[in-house]
Order: sequence, then structure tokens, then C-alpha cells
Amino acid sequence: MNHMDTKKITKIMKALSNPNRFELFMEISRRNQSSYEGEDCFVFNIMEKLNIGAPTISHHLKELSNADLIITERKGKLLVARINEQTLREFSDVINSK
Amino acid sequence: MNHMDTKKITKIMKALSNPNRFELFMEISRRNQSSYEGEDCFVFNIMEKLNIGAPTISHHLKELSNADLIITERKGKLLVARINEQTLREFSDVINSK
DNA sequence: TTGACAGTTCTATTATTATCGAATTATCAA
DNA sequence: TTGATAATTCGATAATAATAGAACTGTCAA
Repeated sequence: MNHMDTKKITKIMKALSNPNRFELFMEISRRNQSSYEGEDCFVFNIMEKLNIGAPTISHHLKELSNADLIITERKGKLLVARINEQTLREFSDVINSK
Repeated sequence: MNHMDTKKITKIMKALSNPNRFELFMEISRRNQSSYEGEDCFVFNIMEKLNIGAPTISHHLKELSNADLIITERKGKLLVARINEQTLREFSDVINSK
């Protein structure tokens, strides 16, 4: 059922081990939970918040994607990101069982 | 109550982001849970299991310690390691609340 | 079509990390 | 004491990662 192997788990850990990337993830998480209905974009908005450049944000988003922590989708000019709930659930399970 | 800031969380993530170090942590966790009563040592035993040298194990143990994930204690010639339950609890809480 | 804007890719640089071998320290037992 | 064993520290190296600037791509609106 719950089958995250070491490789998968450590990939997630690594993805969340960089402070800027973690904050990025948290920001996405926040916007997913709360009542942001028409939440679009991100890069531009979050860029100001985190004080790092667009190429770096782009890189971080890819890392989060590769770890299956988020799912991104292009909507016109903008990029929408949302949390991959299943990964997060499985990850939680692993941590909780320690 | 539960106040893990970004710095603390990402430090833990980083500590668990290396496969060998993660396995080391898991091994300690396993030995803590189960009925190993006189569990001592580690470095020497686990070294064979993980196929990495003593200096590297030592380094990894320090990283886990610095992240407050484990507590080590010298018992004579041997080093005993155990999980820091509180850190793990707080860490779980953070993950669960996402 | 062109211009503006959001985001990506490429390339390079700097910083961090994993790892090992050699030397060192600590502890115990003979 | 000395020798053996467990673990740490030191010094070096190779691999990975974070970040930025410049150039590029895709999308839309005028």
C-alpha cells in the first residue's frame, strides 16, 4: 500500500531541505488551502516575497515537481501550482510511523 | 507550543536527505523500537550494513545530532544512539499540518 | 505583427556536501 | 604499560546544488 522507498523519501527530503524552496512550497500550500479561488500565477508574486530571481524560482519549482510534491499547469501566460496531496499523504505516513 | 521555524525544519530535511544517512537513522529507529534491550554500539555494526567507512558514519551521526534527530551517548568504548522522540513528534506535526 | 510579460533554458560561478585515507583520541583488557 | 578496538578529527577530492545573468520561448492584447 504505502510504498515509498528510501530513494523516493530522500528525494522529497532534499526537495524540502532548501529554505527558499521550502518557503515556496509553503506558499503554494497556503494558497491551496485557503480561499484563494482564482489563484493563478505565482512566480511573479512569490518572487518578490522570496527575494530570489525568476530562474531560481523556476529551478526550485522543477525540483518540487520532480519530487512529486507539486503539480504545475500552464494557464495561458501563467503557471498554476498545486500540492500533490497523495505524495504528501504518503510522506506523512512514513514520518508518522517512525 | 509547536514552534519549528523554517531553519529548523529544513535542517532536519537536509539531515534526512542523504540516502545513507537516512538508512542510518532508520536503523537507529528500528533498534530503538524493537526489543533490542542491550543495544549498544552501532558504528561498527552498521558500517558493514551500509558499506561506508567509519569517518563517514561519524560525520552522518553528527549531522543527525545537530538536527536534534538523535541523541548519542558514549558508553565505554561504544557509542549508543537513540531517537529524539520530541523532535520527531514536532516534525511529524509540521508535516501533518500541510 | 509587434510589444509586453511570464516563465524557461543555458552557462557559469560559488558554496556545500559526501566520502575516504591517514592520523589521532579514548577506553578497556591483558 | 601496552595493544587492541571504537570512534573522531583532519585534509583532500570529487560530486552536487544554489544562484544569477543573458538569451530564448510561449501567450496574449493592442
